[in-house]
Formats: sequence, structure tokens, C-alpha cells
Amino acid sequence: MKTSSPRSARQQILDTAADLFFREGYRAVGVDTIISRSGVAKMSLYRHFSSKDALIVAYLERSNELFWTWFEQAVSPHPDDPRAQLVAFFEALEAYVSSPICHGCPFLHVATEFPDETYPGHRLALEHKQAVRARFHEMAVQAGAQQPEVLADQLMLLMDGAYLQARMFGPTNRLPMWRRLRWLCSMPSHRTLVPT
Amino acid sequence: MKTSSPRSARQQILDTAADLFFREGYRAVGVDTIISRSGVAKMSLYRHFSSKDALIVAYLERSNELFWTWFEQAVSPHPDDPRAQLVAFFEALEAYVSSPICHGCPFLHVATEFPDETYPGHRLALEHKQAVRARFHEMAVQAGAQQPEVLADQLMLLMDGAYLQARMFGPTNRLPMWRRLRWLCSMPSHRTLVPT
DNA sequence: TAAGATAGAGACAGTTCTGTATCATATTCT
DNA sequence: AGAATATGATACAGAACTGTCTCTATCTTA
Repeated sequence: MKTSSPRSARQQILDTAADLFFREGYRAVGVDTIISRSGVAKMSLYRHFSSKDALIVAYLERSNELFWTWFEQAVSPHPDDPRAQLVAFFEALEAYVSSPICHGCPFLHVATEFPDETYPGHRLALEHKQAVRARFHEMAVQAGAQQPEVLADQLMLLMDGAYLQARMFGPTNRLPMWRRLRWLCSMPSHRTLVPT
Repeated sequence: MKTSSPRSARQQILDTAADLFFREGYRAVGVDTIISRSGVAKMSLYRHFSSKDALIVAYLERSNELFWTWFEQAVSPHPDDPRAQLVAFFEALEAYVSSPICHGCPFLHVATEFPDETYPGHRLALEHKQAVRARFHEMAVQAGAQQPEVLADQLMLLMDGAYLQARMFGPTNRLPMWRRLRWLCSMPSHRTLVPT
């Protein structure tokens, strides 16, 4: 451990940027806002992060780590039951997107705000989503799913759709559609719902 | 009909703004880019649209109209078969999101870039999505779905998820996941795929 | 206590953004 | 032809943005 101040300065910047980026968007938040809100000097920001884009990348990398610790923690109560793991994760997801602390998905947002696929943040978003899908696929196989590819796609749809709705309906009025997330998980699909 | 120039000027602005907003995003595109790309004077833009936000609103309203004409045209071959109408729309959607002209969904984008629910564009996005869901629900009822609410939610998930993926994977490399859209439509859900 | 690294404060440059003002020109309708 | 309207071109104001520079203060560590 070096000093405590530099670490806390960097952490302060990252925490503030995370909150602002998540709630208001990447392009909507300027570095001036970040430094005034975090109470650090502008040069401290640029000493720790070479540019705003680098700060965005750092935020996304931290978000990725937080996601996976959250994920593994959600599935940990069922170490030998992949099916229960999937259900547990989506229950955790439902609780999260129903809470006022959720404002969507940082990776979905960055891919929307920076459509250029060569943009570093967009690349990270793609890698993240593909990793999540790979994890879903792995669990689907372990659970003995008959069509793990399709199941993985459906779960991705469910997850990203939940994040989207959280963004559209704000932290309040969250319920209109997402009280039904668990239903969507456990329901047979529309094909079977509509008589042929 | 008044003159031809004024109409074509306004149309020129709207067409150019539509293309730029859709491909690059709302905040990423400035009015200077729009006027230089469309070949009109800046004052012509501000004579037709009181502000950039008003231009965004006009674009969204036009997008809404185009969506519904597209929607009704897609379902028109099956006037007396609501179930076939749903399938026909999602086939049209699959073809659209698989084509390079699709860059996502303008309403999803505006809600992501402007999280404030009081922002006019965000409000329009909410109204649009709720109208689409209402239409799905209506068709689900007509088709005799056992749980039209759930089916409507699933269809919204499917549609928005397709738009999302189109944004993440660019106009190229579109296939990785969305070759399976029709499968997702016709497949029993993961609950039945995973043995209990 | 002394040295070195880090942070704070604030001015500054250069660009970009939205929106306005001015004036000349072209087009349309009477 | 003449009047009204719309457009083009361009300069401009004022703000916001990213990123840099300088100088001073603080804090850790030896």
C-alpha cells in the first residue's frame, strides 16, 4: 500500500463518475461536473485517467467486476444445482431492477451512446455481454437444457429487457411491467399460450 | 400545397437529422453537422424547428408514424387471423433487424440518452412503447391467448431485445445471435427446456 | 526534520455547441 | 411586374466542453 490519499482520490473520482454516468449518461456528464461533485481537482482526475474515455473504460471495467461478484454471490447458495442457480440469479435481478438504485445497464448504455464498435467502451460492452451469455450457456448445459443455445438467448433477452425497462420507467413507477419478471421466467412461452 | 422549396427544406433537414440521430445518437450529433450535411442554412433549421429538442421530437413523431404504417402493412396480409398477424410482424422485424439499415430503436435510444422522464423525447418514447404493448395485448386477446398480459410482455421483450442487439452488433456481424429470432418466437420457453 | 510524491485551486487555451442577427437572393402568388 | 415569403451565407454571442499549465499546500516515509 502506498499512500491513502491518492487511493481515495482515485476512488472518489471513480465513485462519483460511476454514479453520474449511470444515472445521467456518458455524454451528458462532463468532467467539470465530475470534479465539482467529487471535490477533487481537475488535474487529479487527469493524473489518474488520461482522458474522459479512459475514465469511462475504468468505470466499465469496475462495473464488470462488480457484476460478476454480484452474480457469483447470487448463485452461491446452490453450488450443485445449476437450475436453481439460474432461478436465483433472475430473482436477484428482479429485486435489483425493481429497486430505485437501478438505472439500467452501463454496458447497454455505452453501446447505445457510442454506436461505433471500435470505441473502447463499446468493445468492452460486447465482451461483457458475450461473457454473460457464455455463462448462461454453461449453466444451461449443466442444467441439462435440451437447447442450451436457445435458452441462453432467451435469458439474455430477459436480462437486457429488464435493464431496458428500468431505464425507461425511472426509479419510480418501476412496477408497471416488471412485477411480472418472475412470471416471464416461469411461464411457457407465447407459442404455447396461443392455440394453434 | 404552398411552395416546393420550403417543404423540401424542412424535409431535407428532417431526413438528414433522422439519419444522423439514428446512426450516431442524439447527443453525438450537433446542429452544425445536420445543416452542413443537409445543405441548408442554419436559420432555415431554426425557422422550422424552435430548438434541437424540438427537432428530436419531430423526428420521434415521424418515427412513430413510420412504425405504425410499417406495422399495419406487415400484418395486413392476415386481416382475420390475429395469430398470423403476430407471426408476420415478428418475421418482418427479424428481416429488419437483420438488415444493415437497422441501427436499433429511436425510442429506446432517446430513453437511454435522456433518462429524465420529463424530457419530451423520453415521454414520447414511453407513450410509443406503451402503445405498441397495447397493440400486442389487443392481438393476443383476439388470438385467444390464455394469458394475453404475459404474452404482450414477452413480445415486448423480444422486440426490444432484437433492437438492442442490432445496436450492439453493428450493421455488420449482425447474425451472431439474431439468426435465432424466429426460433425464440416459436420455441417453448426455458422453463420447459430445463427438466425440473 | 527533510525529501518526495500527491492533491488542491484556478487560470487558460482551443474547440464545439446551441441559438441569434443580418443581409442578400431566389421563388411563388397575386 | 410586384409583394410576400422562404432560403442561403456568414458572422457572432455566450456557454460548455476537454485537456493543460502553474503554483501552493499537504501528507507519507525515511
